[in-house]
Amino acid sequence: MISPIRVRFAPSPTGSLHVGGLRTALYNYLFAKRNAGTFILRIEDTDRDRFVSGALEGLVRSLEGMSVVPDEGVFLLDDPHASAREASRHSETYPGVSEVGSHGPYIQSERLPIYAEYAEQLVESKHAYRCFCSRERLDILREKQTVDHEAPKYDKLCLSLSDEEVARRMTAGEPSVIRLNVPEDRGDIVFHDLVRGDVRINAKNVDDQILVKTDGYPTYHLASVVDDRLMEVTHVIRGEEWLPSTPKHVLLYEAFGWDIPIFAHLPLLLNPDKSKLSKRQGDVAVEDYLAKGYLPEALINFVALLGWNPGQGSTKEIFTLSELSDAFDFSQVNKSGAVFDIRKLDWLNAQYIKVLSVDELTKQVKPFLLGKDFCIGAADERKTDEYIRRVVAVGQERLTTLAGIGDEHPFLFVDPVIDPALLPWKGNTSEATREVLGKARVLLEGVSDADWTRERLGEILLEAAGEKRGDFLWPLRVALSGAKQSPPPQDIAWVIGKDATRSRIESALGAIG
RNA sequence: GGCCCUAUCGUCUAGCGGUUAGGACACCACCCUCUCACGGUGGGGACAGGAGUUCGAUUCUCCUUAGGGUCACCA
Repeated sequence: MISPIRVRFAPSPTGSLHVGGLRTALYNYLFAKRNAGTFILRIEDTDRDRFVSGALEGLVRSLEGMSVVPDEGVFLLDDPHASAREASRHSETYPGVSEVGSHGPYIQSERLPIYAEYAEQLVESKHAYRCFCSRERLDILREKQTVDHEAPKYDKLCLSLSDEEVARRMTAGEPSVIRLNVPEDRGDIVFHDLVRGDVRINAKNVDDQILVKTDGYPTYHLASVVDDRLMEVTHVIRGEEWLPSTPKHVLLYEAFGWDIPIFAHLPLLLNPDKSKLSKRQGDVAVEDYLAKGYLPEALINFVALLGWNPGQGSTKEIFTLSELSDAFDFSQVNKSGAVFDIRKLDWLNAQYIKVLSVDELTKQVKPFLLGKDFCIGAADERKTDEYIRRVVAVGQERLTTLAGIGDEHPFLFVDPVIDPALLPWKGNTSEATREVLGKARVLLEGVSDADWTRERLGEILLEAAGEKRGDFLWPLRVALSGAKQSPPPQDIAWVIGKDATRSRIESALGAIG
């Protein structure tokens, strides 16, 4: 009987959710779903110096917004998913969150006594030891090792301290840390990785990692190993940057006499220059992409494909979350890093926007419009929705992001400035242009309210244009949009209405002079 | 620098000894068309290099090279 699969995403609340973090969370989630396992959200806040107020709540909210919802662990207090699972405990230090599950607390700063107990156990069994070395000595040591082209690591000086000496200095109040005692004759440490196969590192290259800091807080290494054990985590799925410290974790499991979980180190997400994805060139926070008008579904889809593919010769590119969890498998996870190419995200986002209903897109796009200077917010709600609905109907197929609806079609909201030089079609004279616009003005003036629909306006204008469509449609389109590129004139006229259409044509006529 | 990981079109990737090396994004051309976008059709574009193993290597092994990660009382 194989024990049920349990995985966790364990972010540090030091900022907003990074797209790399999103991908790690997603793969954990997908793996859990695929295998009827449990996805845990744990918070690793053992560094008091890096605490950022509100970051934890933001992190959890971002995950929620992406529909990557945990089965167990930390939830937002107002999250319906949590109440559905009967949230049991409120955090004292984080008033905005609660917890679900029987393996808590799920916030490491609330588990301090647990780590202290296990650290002490390690010291007693000689797998760890007290170290009183000052940072100055450590710096000097490291500097010398660097100059000598040696691997920078602790020289085990304090390992030789007698128990009495340690006790004396402890009671004297001297600050100390607890270090892992890496056995020098241990030889190769080998562990299996679902993505990379067997990974082998010699113990002599492993440093005596600090397990407990001067302030009594555990470091990541101790805390995550203890928690993964206590929370019965079966698979540790995390970023490749953790690969070099995995031997330390293996040593810890061995020291405690615990079974070692299965590891899966995910390939890194990269900048265009192939370095680890970072803020500098482009956005890295999930909320930044949301703010720009990328849909959560598109972002999930995109990020899932960075390092994983459906295999079996499949050419499928568009995946819903549940399709992903049906198809996900580590045998199709890549080993090499993947460049985050925003252009493919753009394409995916456009695909998702294209299949949205007009009603749904209207709803989604509204917040992006209301943030603009456009004059649409003041009108009464029903009328505004109706207007946006028309804008959306016309703009949907050429949209890349939700924010683009306003940015790329300002003329659907405000009167454009007309450049008279743009008005004539292919070398036509101003006279001819004036004549065409005059004709259009009369024609449109005669269109009844009942006929002022997208379809009818199209029919009417096309009929009026006759054979030489460009002669007629181009000047009219420019008069209505002020732009070289825009939706067809009948669409713009339909959106802005008869009055605005009339006044824009008159402005254009005036601009010709 | 030590250690570790990685290596197929510009990018994401399929491939799991024998393929005209496939798809997607991007790019280019043409079609559609008043413009742009959408859509359609077509095109250019890759196995880093060198040794092996093998009848046969993109695929297996080793070396080189290149890129990346990591060496904190951060995670």
